[in-house]
Amino acid sequence: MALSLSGDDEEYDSESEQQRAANRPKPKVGTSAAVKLPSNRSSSGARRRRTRCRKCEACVRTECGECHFCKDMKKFGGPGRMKQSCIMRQCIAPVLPHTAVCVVCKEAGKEDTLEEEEDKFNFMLMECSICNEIVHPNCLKVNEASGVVNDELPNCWECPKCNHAGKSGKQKRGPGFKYASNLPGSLLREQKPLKEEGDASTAVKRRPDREETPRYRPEETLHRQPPLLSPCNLPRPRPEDKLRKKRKLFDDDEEEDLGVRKKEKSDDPYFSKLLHHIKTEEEDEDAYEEEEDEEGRVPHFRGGVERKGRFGDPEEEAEERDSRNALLNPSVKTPFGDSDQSLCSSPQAGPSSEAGSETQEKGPRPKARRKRRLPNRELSRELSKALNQEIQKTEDCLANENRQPLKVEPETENEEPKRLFRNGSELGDQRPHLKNKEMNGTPWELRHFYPSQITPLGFNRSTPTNRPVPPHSPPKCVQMERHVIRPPPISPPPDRLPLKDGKSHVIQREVWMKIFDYLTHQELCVCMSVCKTWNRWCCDKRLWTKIDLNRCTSITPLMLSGIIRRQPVSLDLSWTNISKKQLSWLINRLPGLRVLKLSGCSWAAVSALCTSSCPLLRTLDVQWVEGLKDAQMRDLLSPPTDNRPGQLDNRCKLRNVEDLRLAGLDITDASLRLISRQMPSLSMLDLSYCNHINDQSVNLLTAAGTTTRDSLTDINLSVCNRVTDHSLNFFKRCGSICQIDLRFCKQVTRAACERFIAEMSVSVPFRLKEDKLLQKAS
DNA sequence: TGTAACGTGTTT
DNA sequence: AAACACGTTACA
Repeated sequence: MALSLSGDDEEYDSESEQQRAANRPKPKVGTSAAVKLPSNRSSSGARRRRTRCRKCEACVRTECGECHFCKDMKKFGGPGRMKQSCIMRQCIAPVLPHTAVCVVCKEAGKEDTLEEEEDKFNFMLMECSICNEIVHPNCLKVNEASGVVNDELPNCWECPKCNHAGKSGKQKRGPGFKYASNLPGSLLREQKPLKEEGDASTAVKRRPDREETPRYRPEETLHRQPPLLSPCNLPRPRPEDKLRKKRKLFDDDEEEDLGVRKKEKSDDPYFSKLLHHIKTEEEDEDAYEEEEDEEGRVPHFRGGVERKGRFGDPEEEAEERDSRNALLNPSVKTPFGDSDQSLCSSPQAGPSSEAGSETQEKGPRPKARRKRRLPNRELSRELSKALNQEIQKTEDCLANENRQPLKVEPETENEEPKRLFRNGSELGDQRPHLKNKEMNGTPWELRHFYPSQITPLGFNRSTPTNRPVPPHSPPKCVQMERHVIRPPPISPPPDRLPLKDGKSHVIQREVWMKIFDYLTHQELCVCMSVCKTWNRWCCDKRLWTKIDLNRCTSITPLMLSGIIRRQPVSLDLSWTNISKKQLSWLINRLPGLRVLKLSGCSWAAVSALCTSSCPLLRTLDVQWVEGLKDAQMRDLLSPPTDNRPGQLDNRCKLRNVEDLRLAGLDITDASLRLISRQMPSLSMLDLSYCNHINDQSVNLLTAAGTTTRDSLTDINLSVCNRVTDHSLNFFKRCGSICQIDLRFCKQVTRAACERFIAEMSVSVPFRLKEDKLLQKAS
């Protein structure tokens, strides 16, 4: 009997049966669920349940009160039948109960008493996912056999006995994965591992990856047309007509370019040279694979020969490339789990939908290895499909009533999101921009397209373009996807790069970091695949303060988790099809986010801000958000209405916003009133292209008693045709105003601007930087 | 002893 | 396959 927890199998079983008979309120046909033995009972142990780690982000969160399971809870007025944890509180690293003991020595885990990583591992409790035995690896003493650590679940492995016997079991994972695959609302569908395993035609050891970058086909849809910018950088009114255009978003060339592949990397003489002295072999192989492995929770050691073989197959390679586009996506890359990470019980679960079981290869290592997953073409495709479907469902379910109906073409066979870009050329060769980290501070696997970033007007305005349409499917209420991330390594990265000969590289980490700082995110991605040390170094959030997914056609769960792991200060999701759930999920996990750009997103998505708190947010860009009008602004700016635990803050959720970009919105003075009341720190306000904005609006913003009167430094009213010369008089009240953009305001005259300058010259010198663009001369 | 919720069987 | 259901574990 392998059970190492308190309790006994037989007792457990009989007691279960008895209790079931006694307790079950509604007898059902057949055996009762929880009482029945696990199906893998043939193995030596009965798996006992794990319990919350109580430390992970999910565990410390309060119940959302909104999810399916919360609604079931009695405390939220539900019947309490489902007895499931809140979706938002699914532990990402469930631990063995603390009553667990080693089946051999009957003692608990002793890793806390040990210093060395190896000792820690040998004396920590490990639960075999096959036989369910919980042992100290040191107590097993099965020589010549290696256990395979399951990186997804703390203290979980395939013990050497099972491993050696070639048994395969269910792939365990934390509950964080449970709903990633098989619960309502899942974005991630569990695949069929055994079937796949049976597919001898492909590398049977591959574990399907959770997803891949969707392959886009020529797709078309309708989009609202935001204003275009003419070649001379002058704004012109947004065409009202709908434009249809086909565009193959991922043509092969593009895809080719987008893929930063290991193969290319390893063939790169530069890297070969660079890495010559860097420790390679197993460690680097792991790092390399892990990195490819994306979340790499259960990386499977693979030899280079096999990998080469796989790459040798052109078709396979093409598919793999797709997967790798996602896998290599630095935003989703896992800092390589060093022993400290893999062996400790820190949360490691990540977004997953990978199939359950896999066989594993025998490697040279005597001790526990990590399993490696490789993308599986079919599964990836299926998964991609499932993902998109679920995103659609989520979107549909959560879409605000205000959402404008968007015409969507019939789904392709893959039901991938329909997107249209107005102008193919706009999406053309953007790669030259890649050198600019500021503008392109995004791994280019993340960005399928580079925005033109023309900013003819105002500060930092993103270029309006077509809105990617969220995938659409019949409305169906679903829950929040269970997309769990693995946090960055807990232990600090090594200070120096370990070399083959056991020594350390002469250059210190911080020096490397300075070098890395010069690299684009794309280049960082490449570096991350070099070795596990670089992988961790390059994941340093200092290198990822800005993540730009502007116009990224598909925000995938992998990207989301990658974003979380890098904890950017600035996140640009403009013109993406991000869903409300995704955005909500993100915001709740980016407590340090200061800049959030959502221009061109749907209100359905942006409404996530209504229920999520981002107290540090300083810049909010919601330009051209479809459906964002006064009512929505009110929702956005009003304090939380619920009084759920942890939601006791009655202040405006966006109270600290200093830079608010509202260009192209149909908002009126009602919104401005709210803004002037709720955003005391508002310094920069972009109201360009807001056709309802008029002199009275300016009056409101600059009225006595408003905070905006003194806080406003920059205001953009360009292309606000109702604004007249009279507004300039109002601006005279503003104590801090530095820039007033009235360009292309038909009713504003140059003469009035000059008059303003003349009158202000006594106190604050202004100048006309451009026609009707007033700027404080300093 | 009470509450939360894991894990799996049943139902839809 | 997803959703529902619930016995029983884990723990305060």
